Amino acid sequence: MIVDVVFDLPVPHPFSYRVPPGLAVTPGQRVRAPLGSRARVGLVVAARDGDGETLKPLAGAAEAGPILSRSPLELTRWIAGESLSSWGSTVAALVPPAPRSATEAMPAPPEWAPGGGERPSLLTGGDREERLLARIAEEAEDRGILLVAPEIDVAAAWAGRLSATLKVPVARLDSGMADGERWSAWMALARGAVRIGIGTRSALLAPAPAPATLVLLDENDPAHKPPGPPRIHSRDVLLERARREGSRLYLTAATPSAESWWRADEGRLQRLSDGPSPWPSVSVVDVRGALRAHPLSPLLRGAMKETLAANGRVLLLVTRIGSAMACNECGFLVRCPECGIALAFSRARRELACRLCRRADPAPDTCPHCRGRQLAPFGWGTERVEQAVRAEFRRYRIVRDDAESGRGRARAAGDSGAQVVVGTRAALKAFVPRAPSLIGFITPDPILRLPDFRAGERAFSLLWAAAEKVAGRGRVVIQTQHPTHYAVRAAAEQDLAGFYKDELGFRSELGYSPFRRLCLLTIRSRTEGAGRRLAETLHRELSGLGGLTVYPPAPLGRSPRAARWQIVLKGGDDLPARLSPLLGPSRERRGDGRGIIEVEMDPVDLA
DNA sequence: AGCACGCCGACT
DNA sequence: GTCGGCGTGCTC
Repeated sequence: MIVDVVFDLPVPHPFSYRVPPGLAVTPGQRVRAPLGSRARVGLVVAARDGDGETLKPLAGAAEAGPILSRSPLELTRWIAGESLSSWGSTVAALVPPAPRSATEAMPAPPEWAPGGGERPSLLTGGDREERLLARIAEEAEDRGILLVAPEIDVAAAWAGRLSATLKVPVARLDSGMADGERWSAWMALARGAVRIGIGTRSALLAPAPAPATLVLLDENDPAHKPPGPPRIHSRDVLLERARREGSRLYLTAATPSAESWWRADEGRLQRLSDGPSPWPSVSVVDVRGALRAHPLSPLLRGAMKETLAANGRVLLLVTRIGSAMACNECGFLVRCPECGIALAFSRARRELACRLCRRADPAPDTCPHCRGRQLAPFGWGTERVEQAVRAEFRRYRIVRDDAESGRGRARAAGDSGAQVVVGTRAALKAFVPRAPSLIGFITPDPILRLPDFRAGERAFSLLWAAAEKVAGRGRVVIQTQHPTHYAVRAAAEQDLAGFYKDELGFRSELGYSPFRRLCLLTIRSRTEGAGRRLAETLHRELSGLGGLTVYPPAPLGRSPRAARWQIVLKGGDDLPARLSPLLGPSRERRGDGRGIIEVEMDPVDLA
């Protein structure tokens, strides 16, 4: 007997081994096998007859039986192909870590029954979570439930909520749990001993007792496509799983992805929304030509005074953590000499740092361009806003809550003693006991100006979330230089459909997702010349494929140790299949222009 | 990804 | 003359 085994390595093919006498393994089972200098854990993907004299023998089984049945194993192959990631790395990311010892008995993983699929649903609206909870409560009577959350915190919160409401055990599968517990939780689901499972990305393939209901929480959250292989959004995995498994699927979102909204328009998703929920008063302040010297417009300042006088809390949202530094005399903006992007100024450390290459230099006193002394922070970062607000609202307790100040401490927003919180996006989620009754956007413009086709969706999502946060109690003030932007207008007017009409019009016109698929190739190479040669060769080969839009290679600037080039590709639904001969598992050895090619299918973040 | 070979600079 | 830099290629 010979088996093919895949490993958590960026290699495109499986490895074959001889199965020693007395060892019984099947596809879907994890094994220990010698590879290179030591034994590693891999997954058997195929078994066939043959003595395999020339092959090395397996070292043993890593588990008593298969962790994946045939159908999810096939799904992992589909995922690998669709994301152009290696099969072994894909599997490794989607099953719990193997246990130390292989002795514990394992239930046979359930096989999926094909067909009988239902149309997946898109759950939106202000009380979507309550409606989801009600459905789960009802369906848990006779269905297995699997929830996938964007982050561990969200998974933990839902686990608590579900077990409190339903009074049944909930299996947690995310990495917030110890490895052994994750494995046991998976097995408890496979055995049917527990009927509700919840986790993050690593729970996507977890067995759910049939018939199953799958749930993707906050389907528009970019965290559903975290770093590392496989480069695919959890939404795409669950849609495919539901189709193959014949299970029910709910996608929830306050502001769905444009992709999901469009699927619903096409009738491939069923919309489960209800009437409009309460909405706050949203003021849009045109700050064109203003706001250079002070972050607060008269309207926002007035709203703050009223709110504070009424004993309410204020959240001022800043959409970037740092400021850049610019010269007030000649207008020079200090940029990274290597990467060309604006350097971020940290007042506390008195230094300028580059986001891309991580270099950090002491902040200069004089303008590098005109030698003038008017070099000053540019743009409103949390530090500058906090300082300006503190000077004006001396009587109140003001705290800053951003990635820097929050590290290692309790989140400031949770501190209900603070009357004004100056924070970034994450602060929105953190308010629990005493929510703000005024949310002021210093300006969401940096998001709207992101060099990313999802900028509008990002901004809309944030503005909408803020409005939901204070709905029925308070108000929102948005200071912007783009007061007529459709994302701003739609959030102010609670016009979900209106936003997607404009957004999908724009996406369609410029050929973006969901109308065309995007792929980002990053070429890294030690030397400038080799990188350019590889990028040019690749560009020529890709252009030769035909039917794709291939943009010319663009230099990305240097990261600390390598020249980087980027090629942007556009194609149809079959883009991964078209690219696979060149970039996928069966790619041929490329002889010229050495370098490393990173493949990012359907990027969620272009910046 | 690790790890082992393999060809060019500064040292006992 | 060697030690060792990491560039290149392989792992069943």
